[in-house]
Amino acid sequence: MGRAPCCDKASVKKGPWSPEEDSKLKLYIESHGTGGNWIALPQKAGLKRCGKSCRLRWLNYLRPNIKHGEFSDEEDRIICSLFASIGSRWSIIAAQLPGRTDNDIKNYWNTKLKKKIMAMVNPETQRKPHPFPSSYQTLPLPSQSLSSLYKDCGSYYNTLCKNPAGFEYSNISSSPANTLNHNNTTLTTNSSLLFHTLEGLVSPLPYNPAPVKDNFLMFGSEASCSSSDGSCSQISYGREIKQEDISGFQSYISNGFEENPKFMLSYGSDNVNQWGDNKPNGYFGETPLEYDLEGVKQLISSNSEGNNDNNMVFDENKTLEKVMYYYYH
DNA sequence: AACAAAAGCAACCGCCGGACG
DNA sequence: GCGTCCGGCGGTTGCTTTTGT
Repeated sequence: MGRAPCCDKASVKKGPWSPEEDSKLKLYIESHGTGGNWIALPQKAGLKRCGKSCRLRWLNYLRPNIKHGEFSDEEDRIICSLFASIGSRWSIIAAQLPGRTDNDIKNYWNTKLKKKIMAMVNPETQRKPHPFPSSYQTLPLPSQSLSSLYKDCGSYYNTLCKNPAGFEYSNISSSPANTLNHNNTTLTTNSSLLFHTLEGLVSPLPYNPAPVKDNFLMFGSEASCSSSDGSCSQISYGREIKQEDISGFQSYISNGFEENPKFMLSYGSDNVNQWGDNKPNGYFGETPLEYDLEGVKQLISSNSEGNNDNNMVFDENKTLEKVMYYYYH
């Protein structure tokens, strides 16, 4: 048996709000407040609406100081940077942009900003050029060759980033996002690196290189993953890890980084909190297993047997939602 | 001018987690 | 400890507007 609905859907009005409804809701909240109970509010305000609908209407449209209209380049930059750091946590991103709502930012990202980034990464997919944030315009376009992506990423590391991991720290003291903070420090990306990160994040391109600090490289799909001790903050996009990820990663390592890398393989459950279960060594998730490159390849091939799409499989459900590779010294 | 396709955006849905009894 | 309620959130839907042919 499912959860009881929050309101009687038959007697509740749906769809766009009329100006009369807006003014009723606004007047009521301005004079009485929300009363800490959105469910009871519509009846008190004389509205035939679901409480959730009232809340959404107020938060996204009626409350004071809501900013509508074009997003500035600076707002673009903040959204991109935070998306690269924390993924689609729109409420946290919205908290960094006064006057903007999570819904606004989400819509903006899905309809415009993502396409801007895509156009930068892969301009041939666009029929016409798009205006980009000015901060991005001088950056060279990354290679379109998938096999060289990691190499490119490595060269970006070497030439454009301030430290080998490609990240720098900046203070965002007002950030309410505790998960992002580490001693009042918030992980932010170098914008040139962001390109590559976002390529993996937002595009259908197969690679998802997501460099994080301390020379970790992570793949996988845990969009919520970020360690509370700041040892790792990751972004990623839900998909399975494919063999080409590993070969790409291998190329990246051999061309842009160090020889004889080692990996730590970890896979977790659907319980996001498990990823926050920090280990004494600073890693998190299930107890990591150590592999060299050959070991990783063997693991892939063994797990690919009987699996037509060559994806790694670790469980009976043929899903690999929470797998990550760590590259470390 | 008419139509179709694409883009934009407000609103809905359903899941999750915290608060509380 | 358990169940229920409610707010918050992210993903998705579907209507409206804009753009292209």
